[in-house]
Amino acid sequence: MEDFYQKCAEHGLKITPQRRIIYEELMRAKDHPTADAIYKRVRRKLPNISFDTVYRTLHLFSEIGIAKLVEGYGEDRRFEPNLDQHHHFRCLKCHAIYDFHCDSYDELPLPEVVRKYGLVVGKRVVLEGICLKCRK
Amino acid sequence: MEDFYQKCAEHGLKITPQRRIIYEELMRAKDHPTADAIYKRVRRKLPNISFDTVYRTLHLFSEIGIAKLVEGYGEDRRFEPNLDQHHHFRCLKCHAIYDFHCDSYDELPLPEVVRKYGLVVGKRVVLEGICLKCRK
DNA sequence: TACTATATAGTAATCATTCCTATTTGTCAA
DNA sequence: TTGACAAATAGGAATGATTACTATATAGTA
Repeated sequence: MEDFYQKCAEHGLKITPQRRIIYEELMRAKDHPTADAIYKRVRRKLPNISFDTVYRTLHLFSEIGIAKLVEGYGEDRRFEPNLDQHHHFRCLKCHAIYDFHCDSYDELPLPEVVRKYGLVVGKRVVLEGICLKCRK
Repeated sequence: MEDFYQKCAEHGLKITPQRRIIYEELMRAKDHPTADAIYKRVRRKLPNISFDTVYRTLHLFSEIGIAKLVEGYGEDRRFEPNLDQHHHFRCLKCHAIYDFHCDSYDELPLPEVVRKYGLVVGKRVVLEGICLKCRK
């Protein structure tokens, strides 16, 4: 919650109940939710909130660096609150995403060849497969 | 082109001019094109082709394994013809994607922890940053 | 407390994606 | 080679996520 107040101040953003509650709800989430999923959860506390506010606010959060947009294959956009360096296992069948940590992945050296493309600011290993539930 | 005929046969799919030309156009592409981009290129040869056919066909190709859907952040879906093991550098500004090869990335061992999530069938390192063009 | 720029609610517009149906075509067997 | 049929296509319509718009409300500040 400190991050939230600090980043908002940094970017000159007002603290509104909507933003506070959307932030809380995203932080609580463990399922890489879509804007619509967060909207449904937030409405329990703010029944009059509009979808547009939730949608804009999540994207705003990802712009100021208190949330992240998760890579996907063109399904609905998903967000995650986890800003730590971590990696993803994605189920090709049910589209579930599981976070995992792996020190050796974190420390991967950048190959020489990427220098000619640009400056790297982020790195993630994405493993794809079939999750245990879907294997049955 | 051999792959195309073989995979179609394997899956009981008919060879149509549309499919052949969409396949050729995708193979030629070096820019991870969207369905719409391929549609525009294919129309030069088949002016009456419908967008739906291009769209469906590209997804079909990715299902039978002669094309791949590229991971993204919710922009339009993009396809690539490159089936070799490779990795991506993505520009956060202009959304360009560059392929690169890296043996040490290819050989990354799977961490013990992913066993509890499922069976891994694919692996990719995604580097994000700002490409040279956008740095100016 | 009053002011002002910012944010929100509610709704409308946009655009990629998907679905539907009549027609056409590739494939295979006679 | 021809005929029959399942599969594929064109064209357009429906869907659904995303984005834009505007009048009203509110947070932050003097």
